[in-house]
Amino acid sequence: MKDFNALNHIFEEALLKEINQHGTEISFMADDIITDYQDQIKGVPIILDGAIKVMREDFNDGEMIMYFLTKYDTCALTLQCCMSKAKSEVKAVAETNGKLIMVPISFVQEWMKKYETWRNYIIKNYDKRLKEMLNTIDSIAFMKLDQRLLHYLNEKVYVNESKSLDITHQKIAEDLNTSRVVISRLLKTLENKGIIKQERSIIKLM
DNA sequence: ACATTAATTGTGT
DNA sequence: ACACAATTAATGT
Repeated sequence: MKDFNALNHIFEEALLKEINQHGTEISFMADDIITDYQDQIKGVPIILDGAIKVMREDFNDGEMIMYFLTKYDTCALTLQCCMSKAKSEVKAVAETNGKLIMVPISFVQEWMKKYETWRNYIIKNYDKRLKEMLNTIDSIAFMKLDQRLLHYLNEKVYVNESKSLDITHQKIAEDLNTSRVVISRLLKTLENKGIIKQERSIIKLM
């Protein structure tokens, strides 16, 4: 059997066996597009390693980050799409290199009936995603951009497991759907406050 | 090693 | 938001 170590604690034997049998292990590299808008959903991913950024596209041209998926997460929206056989409403881009298991839709539904641990896993993930969404909504609706930026940076530190972020002001602006100049200015003030340090294409959280 | 270009960041209006 | 200056990295000769 493959190395699903940590999954052993979550799922029972029989289910692990089925995952092993029917799931496809897929490796991805940073910046790979995992799922694009309008893509037909083929299965539900379980992240084994690395992180994935889930984005939402706006009516005109803006894109914005919704949340990150990390180890042992699955994507609630994908589930939702599966059930209704809909096309993807979001774009998923690899944040880091990593691995995931893709489980075909048919099994996802079957396992809901067969395995208690699977149901729990799915429900817990729904819960987690919803909470993150609320956070994100709060940060858009109520927080000033500087707080939102900090929130973003902290999330990024968490999913990359590094205090040193390799990213340009432009990329950040795209993720937050704002302009580069604004980000540059905010980062400058954060730097002056000693919250971060900057080098070219690098931001270090203190 | 040097010049040229492109990419990234800083600042003023 | 826009324009431009300043700085740094990448590439070719």
